[in-house]
Amino acid sequence: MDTVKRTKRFTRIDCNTGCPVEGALEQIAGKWKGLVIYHLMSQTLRFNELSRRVGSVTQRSLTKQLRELEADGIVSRKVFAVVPPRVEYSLTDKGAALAPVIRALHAWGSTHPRT
Amino acid sequence: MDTVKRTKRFTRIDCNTGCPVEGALEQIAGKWKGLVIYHLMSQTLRFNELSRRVGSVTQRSLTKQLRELEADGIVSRKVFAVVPPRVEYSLTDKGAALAPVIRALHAWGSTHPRT
DNA sequence: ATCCATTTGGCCCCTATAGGCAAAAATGTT
DNA sequence: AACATTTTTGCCTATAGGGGCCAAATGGAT
Repeated sequence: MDTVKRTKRFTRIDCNTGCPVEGALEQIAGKWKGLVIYHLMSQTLRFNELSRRVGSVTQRSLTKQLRELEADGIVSRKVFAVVPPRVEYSLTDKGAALAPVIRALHAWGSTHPRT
Repeated sequence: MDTVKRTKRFTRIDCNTGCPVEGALEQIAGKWKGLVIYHLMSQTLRFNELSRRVGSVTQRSLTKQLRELEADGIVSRKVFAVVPPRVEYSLTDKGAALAPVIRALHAWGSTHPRT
């Protein structure tokens, strides 16, 4: 039934069950996650700094995206017990490891815009 | 207001307006698109072959995903005027150019599974 | 005549995701 | 006492994406 005859024109990637490509996409496919990760690649940022850079995102939505990224271990959230509150977001090692992905995505996106 | 002081720990990528990274993600972030692109990277496939490989996807949904990929110029659809119908899907040049992205995604996804 | 195989489309529903709006908390400043 | 600052949350609504189910089209096989 699943007797697959694979040609090998591209690097062989095992992707049969629980595909790592799918898993990766699920983690970074939020509407603003790309931008967030990109901005955090250059530097640690506070909530409002991030908000200003990303631009048209609602604080509500940004918070959600950050929570998800945090839950997936991509960004780390450091809270300082001061008033007014100071919360710094940065990439974890796992998040920083996304740099090649973001770069590949960027290279492709630049040369192949959406129509 | 936007006087940003950028450190340069990573390759500089301009991502300020209409980020290419975002654009790229929007095009490949469907639930099954990763798998579809992956499978088409190795070879041209007919609808049912694709369906069997992807596994648990509904024909309905697979059709939708393929239509979107086609609309974005990532896959090409070749129909043969025979009965029963024969439709072959393959990657366009634009789609084939995604290989580095898929590989980066795969590399990251393999070493950094979701929890 | 009937059934099978292959691919797609239509209609409706369900859930996930995003956005709007405003409050809450804590404290130094005026 | 009243206010500004920074971040997060609650509640509600709008929109998008994915899935179920079934029909259509067509010629060869039974």
